[in-house]
Amino acid sequence: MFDHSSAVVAAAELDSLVTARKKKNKNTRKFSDEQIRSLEVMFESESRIEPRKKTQLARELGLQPRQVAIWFQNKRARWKSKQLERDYSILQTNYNSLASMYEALKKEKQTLVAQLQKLNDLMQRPPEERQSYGQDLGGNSILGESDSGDATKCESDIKPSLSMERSEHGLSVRSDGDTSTKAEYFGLEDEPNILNMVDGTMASSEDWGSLNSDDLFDQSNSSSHWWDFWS
DNA sequence: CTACTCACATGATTTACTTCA
DNA sequence: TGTGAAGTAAATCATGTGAGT
Repeated sequence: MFDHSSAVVAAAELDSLVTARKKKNKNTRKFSDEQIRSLEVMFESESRIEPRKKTQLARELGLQPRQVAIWFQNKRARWKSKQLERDYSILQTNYNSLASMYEALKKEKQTLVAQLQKLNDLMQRPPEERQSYGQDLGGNSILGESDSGDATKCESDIKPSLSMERSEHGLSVRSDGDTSTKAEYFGLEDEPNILNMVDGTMASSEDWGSLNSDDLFDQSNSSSHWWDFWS
């Protein structure tokens, strides 16, 4: 059944293997500050040390070339994982920023849709009624007035402050907070289609596709240095 | 102050893979 | 085209060290 003697032998072999390995590692000593400094300086200039420089540096520091090679291997691996953490953090920050921008824009869009709906209603009325409606409003644009409820409490500072202009081409909406005119042409003959432009879907995927993914890493500190590792 | 545990840093090893002569 | 040496990345091990209890 169970062979005790061979089990004991196997355990002993394993034990001696472990002991041998421990002995090997027993010689491991932390490198001196000076050695580390020199290695770091070399690593700054090149993450992969040339064989010639490796031998030279090893001699200067009183180390085996093999130790220098191992130090560079470990350094590359650990630097890379740190860099991954940094990049993850940057991505997370950028994602959060984009998400809040998205929410703010969504709310702004909701406000604009509501305003557009009011304008449509207004345009459906006969001219006389339109005029009196305008007087009822005291000459103030209906645009810019806020809906009740929390929906208009944007976290960002985006405050729709718009005015309406009627021209022979149609209706345009201008943002006062911006010197440029963000005008949209609304064909009045096509009133039923007006809302199609803002039918509840956010930007199309193509719009988002115009985002440059490189920008997500555009944080000055992201040196090109580390990309070398991927090549 | 001492002993203990735990997390972390670091030097070294192993393994699988790639490159090049 | 097959082959062996050399180098590398990735995973892992072994040990030292400092902080907390």
